[in-house]
Amino acid sequence: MGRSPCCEKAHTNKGAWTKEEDDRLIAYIRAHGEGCWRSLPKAAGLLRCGKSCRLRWINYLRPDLKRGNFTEEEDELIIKLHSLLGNKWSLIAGRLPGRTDNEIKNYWNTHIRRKLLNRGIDPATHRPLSEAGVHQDVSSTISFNGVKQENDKMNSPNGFVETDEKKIPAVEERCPDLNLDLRISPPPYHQTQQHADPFKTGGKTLCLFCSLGVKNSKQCICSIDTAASSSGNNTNTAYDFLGLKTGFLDYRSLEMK
DNA sequence: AAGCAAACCAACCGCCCTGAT
DNA sequence: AATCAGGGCGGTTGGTTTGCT
Repeated sequence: MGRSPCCEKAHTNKGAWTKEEDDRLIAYIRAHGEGCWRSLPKAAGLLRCGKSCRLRWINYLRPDLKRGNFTEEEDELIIKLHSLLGNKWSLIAGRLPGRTDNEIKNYWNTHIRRKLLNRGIDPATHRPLSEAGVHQDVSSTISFNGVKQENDKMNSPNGFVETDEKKIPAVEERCPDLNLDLRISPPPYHQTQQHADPFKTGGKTLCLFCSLGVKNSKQCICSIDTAASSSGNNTNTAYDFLGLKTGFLDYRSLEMK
């Protein structure tokens, strides 16, 4: 059972957009807003696939787009975010106002990859190239890929790595060569009270807001998380700490130092 | 000036996720 | 629970531009 095509390909234009097509698309979206991409081409009088319209708008025509060269600050931010998120271009783009995922992806592949290679850093792992061949294990970078999470959990069930001396965040351990200013640390009292599970206090799991000491936050989901924990579904990792597993935290709201 | 290669980037493709029914 | 439509995403392609010989 195949999926119906998103449009009638036989009657759609492909390739570069003309000025007239751009104008039609802009005018239609200004009048009717974004959304319903499938029906948009017909309504706007465009012989284009709906997906093509969406892409053109998002990547090129949107008025809030920032055109022009990336700044050095943006470069470094992209590198940091990529080290954390991997090829999650849309997530990275969410941290760079006016930039699109496609733009960042292209920029990464054409500029930053080479920049890192010139620095002797493997762009895939963010480790020195000399180490890249040696440490090709799956935990060398942070990923939200499910398989990798499972490996991560096996290596560090609570998002921490056990050493002879102390417990330290697994994130830091895996990227010793990175100064990840983006990293968010839970308040110290967790580590003193609950070494076994730094995201619980007194057997209760805390959400990000509570763990940051934000009392009575509207966004507090401790009760939800607690229920999940009690059902044997407690997998509090550093990834969960960021709120991405439960989805309660919009990572776009994370503040960079 | 011509030819070629590398770099760049807009656009496409196919898959996945989510919400509605 | 199954199916479908719509939207979103990452990977890839291919046309254009730039730089070098």
